[in-house]
Amino acid sequence: MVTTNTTIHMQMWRSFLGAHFSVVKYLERRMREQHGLPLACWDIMQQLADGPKQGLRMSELANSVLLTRSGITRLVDRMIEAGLIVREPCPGGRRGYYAVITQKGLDTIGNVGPDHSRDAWEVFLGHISEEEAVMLEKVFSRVLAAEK
Amino acid sequence: MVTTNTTIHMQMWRSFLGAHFSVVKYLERRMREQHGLPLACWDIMQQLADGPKQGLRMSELANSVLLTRSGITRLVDRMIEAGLIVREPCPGGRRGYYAVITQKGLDTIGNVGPDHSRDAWEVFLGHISEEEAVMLEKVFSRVLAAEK
DNA sequence: CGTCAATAGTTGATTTTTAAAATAAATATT
DNA sequence: AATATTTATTTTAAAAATCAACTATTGACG
Repeated sequence: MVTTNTTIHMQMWRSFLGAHFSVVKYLERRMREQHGLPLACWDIMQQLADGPKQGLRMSELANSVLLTRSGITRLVDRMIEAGLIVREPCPGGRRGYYAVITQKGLDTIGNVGPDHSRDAWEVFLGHISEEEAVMLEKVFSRVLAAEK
Repeated sequence: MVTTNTTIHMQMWRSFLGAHFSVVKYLERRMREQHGLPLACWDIMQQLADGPKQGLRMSELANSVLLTRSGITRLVDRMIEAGLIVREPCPGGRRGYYAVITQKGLDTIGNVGPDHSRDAWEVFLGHISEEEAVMLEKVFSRVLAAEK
């Protein structure tokens, strides 16, 4: 690990936080306006829909949404109430549950997805060139791989 | 705005969100463990200490912390209760207030700062080269400049 | 001036999140 | 097999955040 405390790094750190902040704030607002949905629901549904498995554990969800385990329990409760997902017992073991997306959830993704990705493009992705994207991807993956 | 929906961009988007998520989660946890302080307080105090003015408006704070106006009011209340800042009427106009950092707030920054920046370095900055940092800074500034 | 709208911030009621304790099943230990 | 440990999740009680309504100051325009 390099330890020279450069100004460039500090500037970058600030703009990184700032950019993430403003992008997420915008996307959150847009999704709420357009579909009355918090961004966290979108994250969860997208993972459920895209993932290889048909469902995800509560604990797996907690690792990808900025919520505690109990926060996830409640968010999932609300999403179930809204009919977007269901809770299913894990096959092969009575411990733990899968959150599984419903048809209504899939439909919602279909509705929300295009708007959301247009917004993300407009406010973030569209300002980044292909070469830059390649480099950013490399950097962020490296950070993720080193996770604490 | 470019509109070619490349896979690279989508991958980068995911790793960007993932990296930010895991870094912030880590830093939040560390700051709470080490100093019993939420990250938002740190953000606010740092801005107050670094900024050119001696204080910042409530509304200015709301723009830099992911909270609503009333959320800021309450966070500021708590920080005042903790003796980290004070509320002062804006000079030249009875409308609006400045949040101003106290000596105790400055001391707290002095204590928290080194730990926090070591952590940030360990989990994020240390994994990024000087050249990469330059490029990231450029990209994020561009995104910020185009803010909606 | 007097009214109407805009701006700055707070408050009350409700929702969401959290931390910590409780439950409950799988695993290890004796 | 009985007991303790770890793992996965939920529940309860308390803290924090939100929305909508409100107070108060400022500005604009007739």
